[in-house]
Amino acid sequence: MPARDRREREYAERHRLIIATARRLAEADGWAAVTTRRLADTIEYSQPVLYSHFREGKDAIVGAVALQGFEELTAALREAREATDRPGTALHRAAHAYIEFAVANPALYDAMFVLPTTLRFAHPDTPPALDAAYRELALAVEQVAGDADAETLTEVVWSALHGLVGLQRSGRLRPGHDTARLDLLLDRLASSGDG
Amino acid sequence: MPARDRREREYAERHRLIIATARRLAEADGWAAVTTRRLADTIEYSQPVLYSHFREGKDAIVGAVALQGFEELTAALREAREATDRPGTALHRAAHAYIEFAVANPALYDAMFVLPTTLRFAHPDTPPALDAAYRELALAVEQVAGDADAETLTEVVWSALHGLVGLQRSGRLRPGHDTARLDLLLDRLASSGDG
DNA sequence: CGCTAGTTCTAGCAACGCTAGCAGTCGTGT
DNA sequence: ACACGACTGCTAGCGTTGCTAGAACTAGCG
Repeated sequence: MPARDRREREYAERHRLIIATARRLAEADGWAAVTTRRLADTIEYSQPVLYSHFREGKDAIVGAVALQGFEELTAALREAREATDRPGTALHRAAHAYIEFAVANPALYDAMFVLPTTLRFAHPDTPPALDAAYRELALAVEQVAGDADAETLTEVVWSALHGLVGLQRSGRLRPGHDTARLDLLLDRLASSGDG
Repeated sequence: MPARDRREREYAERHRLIIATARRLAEADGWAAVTTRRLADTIEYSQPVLYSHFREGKDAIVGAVALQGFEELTAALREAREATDRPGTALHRAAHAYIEFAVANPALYDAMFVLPTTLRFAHPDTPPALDAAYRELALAVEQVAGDADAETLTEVVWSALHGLVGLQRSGRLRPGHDTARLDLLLDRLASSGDG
């Protein structure tokens, strides 16, 4: 059935187009400017087409973009890990990679962590990409866990990085001190003694 | 002019009523359920009245609620500081007070840190309440700064707490480990050596 | 008592997410 | 080869959103 194959290809292609366009519009003008009408216009289809791809509506589109974000974040963290030469610098590299990712893709980061999406965490049908990024970070954290629980520390590190990104981006922290904050954070989080 | 005095009193009273009602509705059903129509209905006035009080519209109302939140957060942190008996526990108490405040007032916290408001940070007309909360936290952080820059460390602590709140509330962290995470965070942030 | 100034309401706009139902197209069975 | 049936994408419209213009009403003053 070559005809159906072609249609399926076209459908999949349009699916990617919707996600890519939503992301591009969001990155250009913010998520508030990504309306279903504008998105439909940009891909040169009518609004209802979006709902044939994403039955749950706009939130599902945001979720699809977020999923892409988790995959890219995972890749960025993995790259940072593989580029680690000296032992003990893994967390440092991972943390910088995380912050750089968030700064370079603000709308993508919003889709992943701020906006309401249909993505479910800690759920049977949780996409693996969501856990993958976490596990990459965990690999870097393990090296500095000491006698602390590695999983708890990973969550702490993740939270701290997430908080830095959030406050930094909303202008609630002094500009120009980004690396100073990150380095201080890492210095303290990597130390297991009380000295 | 007793008539004008009365009118001014009534205006101020209604101003407070709008803010209190917006906050109550948000805390009950979330900010998405706080529409200008519902808010106007609840205070038993028409929609345009809201705009005579908040010319900049709904975001300004959210901002007014957020301002109240900063005042209350400042009070909570001050209370925690004044209740500190043993030296060295100030940060611990402050951090717990911060988290408890965020958990107890989720909608208020959203108004302060998540939702778009008309509040300006690091601006000439920044309301003092925004800095006050920060300074209260700084007082607790100072004690554990060691040779690190106290201001940078305060921002780091604030970010970490904010990140914990954010990820925790969106269900991205394991439930039931809240205090374990906070204690581990504080343990590490309060240690200035590299042990 | 009538004028004026200020206040509040009714009514409506544009834009939002979303959907019902109609055309048009394409593949299939006879 | 042709008519049927399923499917795809569109037009049009619903209910709701934040916000506003202009009418209607109220209250104070001469």
